[in-house]
Amino acid sequence: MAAALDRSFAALSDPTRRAIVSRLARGPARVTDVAARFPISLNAVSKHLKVLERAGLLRRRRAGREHHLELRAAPLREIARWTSRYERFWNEKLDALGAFLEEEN
Amino acid sequence: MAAALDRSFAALSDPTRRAIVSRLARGPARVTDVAARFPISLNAVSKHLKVLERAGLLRRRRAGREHHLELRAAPLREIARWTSRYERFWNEKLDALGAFLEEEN
DNA sequence: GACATACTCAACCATGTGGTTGAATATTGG
DNA sequence: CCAATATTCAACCACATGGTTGAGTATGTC
Repeated sequence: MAAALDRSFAALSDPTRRAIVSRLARGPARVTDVAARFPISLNAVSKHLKVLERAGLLRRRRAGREHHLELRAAPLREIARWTSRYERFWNEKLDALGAFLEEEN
Repeated sequence: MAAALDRSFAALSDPTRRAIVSRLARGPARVTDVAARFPISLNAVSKHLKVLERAGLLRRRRAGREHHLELRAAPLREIARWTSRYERFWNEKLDALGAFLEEEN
């Protein structure tokens, strides 16, 4: 669905959120652990996490008062799939005939 | 530079802009040609084009009163490169394993 | 029970976004 | 020259975003 791509791309358009993804790739973490690396408030990080969660990029598992977060990379796969449709244009050789597979986004 | 990724991801977070990219993959077009496919005003399309241009996703070449637009896919390559860092997490079964392997900090 | 810890919710602010309409600027064609 | 065409610029609107501070809700610890 297109709206899912919308959310994924939007979630990753913020450097803090990409850094959070990078952090979670290293292993699960609590909200406070994630927040420790950034010079912004815990609340701001909490909001970023909500954006990532809504985009399906992380899963939250409550354990008592702690929230354990872990990376969910499936949306990244969808992004890679979308971008790969344009692989033939990556080497800027301007292949005007490379317009064969075109579907709706 | 991170700001370039910011702009690329943000540009692609809108379905109209992704559709414009899709259109330009078929070949160069003028602003009016692009706008013809969308139920929004020409002005709105013009703004979308500016966003894509600023993200480096299209190049504009003026020819008289017409602006010829062509796809510039290099930013897509950067996005693919960024997402590929998480390829190993794409298969959700490997999420836990990948996390375990990087449990170094 | 009392206090600290982990987190979210709510309100606010400044700025950005996606859309509109209306006007301005260039260029082309009769 | 004049009119149509191609496109941007400017102002506006509603809403989203990224940040803040302050309060609220659980949960753990003494």
